[in-house]
Amino acid sequence: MHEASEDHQTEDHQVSGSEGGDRSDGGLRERLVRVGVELVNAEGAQALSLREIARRAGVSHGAPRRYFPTHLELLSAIARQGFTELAARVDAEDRETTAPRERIAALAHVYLDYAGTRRGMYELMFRHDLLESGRLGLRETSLPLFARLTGLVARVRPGAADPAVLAGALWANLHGIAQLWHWGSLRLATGGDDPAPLLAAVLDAHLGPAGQPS
Amino acid sequence: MHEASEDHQTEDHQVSGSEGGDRSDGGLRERLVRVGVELVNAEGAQALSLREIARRAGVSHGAPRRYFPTHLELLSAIARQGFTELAARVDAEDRETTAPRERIAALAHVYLDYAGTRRGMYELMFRHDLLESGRLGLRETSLPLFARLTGLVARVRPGAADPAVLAGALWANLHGIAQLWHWGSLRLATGGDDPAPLLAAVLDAHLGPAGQPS
DNA sequence: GAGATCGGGTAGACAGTGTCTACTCGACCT
DNA sequence: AGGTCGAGTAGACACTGTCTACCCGATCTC
Repeated sequence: MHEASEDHQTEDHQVSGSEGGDRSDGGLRERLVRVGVELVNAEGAQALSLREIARRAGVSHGAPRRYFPTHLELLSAIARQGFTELAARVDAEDRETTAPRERIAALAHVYLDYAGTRRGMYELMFRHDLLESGRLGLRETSLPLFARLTGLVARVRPGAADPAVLAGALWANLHGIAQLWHWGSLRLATGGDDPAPLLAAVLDAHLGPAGQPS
Repeated sequence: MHEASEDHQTEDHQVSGSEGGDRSDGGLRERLVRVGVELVNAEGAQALSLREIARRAGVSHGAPRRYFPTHLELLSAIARQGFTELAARVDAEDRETTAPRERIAALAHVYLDYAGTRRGMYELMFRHDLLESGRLGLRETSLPLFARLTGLVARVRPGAADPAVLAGALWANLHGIAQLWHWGSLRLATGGDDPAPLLAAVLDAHLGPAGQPS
């Protein structure tokens, strides 16, 4: 049984170096979240068991409880990283100089691209039991994104009574496409696995035909 | 409370009567599905553990395995009942005499109403791990519904290049609204919990403003 | 009619999970 | 030196899904 001699938590502990940088609370909390993000991206949302995360972080299964009193809170912290990354992708792609219609299209593309490339994370981010447990404040994380979308919609359709409703409808449509895509039901509509045709139809429907400014 | 004296599996076994009618496979299989449907409607999708279903059906936890080799297959059988009920509701509400636009609106209303009143079942029906395990053939269950929607869309927008894409976009939108509704994010868009305004906007967007035939 | 077969259900084991609790251990403070 | 306390360990508990051996009673066969 000497093969278990090196896989313990002996040597990856240079966090105690304290040589200037890490003024965080020691590191385990962030390490758990980081391991969780890697795990959900690599193996999917169902792989995010509390014990497995602890295992990969090199601590005992009871350790996470110090920082996350329940499994759901750890998952929420991981999902929050997902929202942060999505917001970063949107920020990186959104050019304020282009026309609102194009910005919405780009935003939608980023959104669907995120849902496609970060499948497990996307699934985790919108798990209703995470969003529902209100105190975790996960739902509010998507609020700035929604506000940006609402503003753009208001500029594209200035005569609309309630831009938030239109933006909500568009957002719901994006979600639905991602959903159909994820469970392979896109073939029913488009015959293929590419959400692009659906996305084009959706933008035309909600914002008017392409190339038409108002 | 002497009515609790009969909730065991002692006397409800007249299946052996064999007086003509029931040539089904004995009854436990259907009893499990029935108990599962009741359970998911009463307690939600997360309550559908294999052992709990067996417990409520009055059999040991190993019994379901005779009919459903895995938990997922039992869940699929339960979800199939959901699809059947949804199809029945649609059939009951869909009047072939009315205008296609109104039929689509009615269909969408039935759909969202189902998602609202049968929340747990709706969640179960579209669990991706159920739909993904292809051999169970659950995804195909929604195909006739989708075909009907496609036909109606083709009649409302006869000039469209691909009615299936439009129908897919509309279907995705319904899914998205149900999603937002379920996790309470409708307030972001409409300020309330009623999906009706979003639904109206969605129908206008995909089918053209109301009252406009084509 | 007696004996074998076998479908259908029981019961126990196993590994895995989330949560709770008692404990240990080392750093820090007085 | 002694006490405190944060941080992580380790074991228990009640669950879960799956697998396996068993058992019982009805049916079929000779």
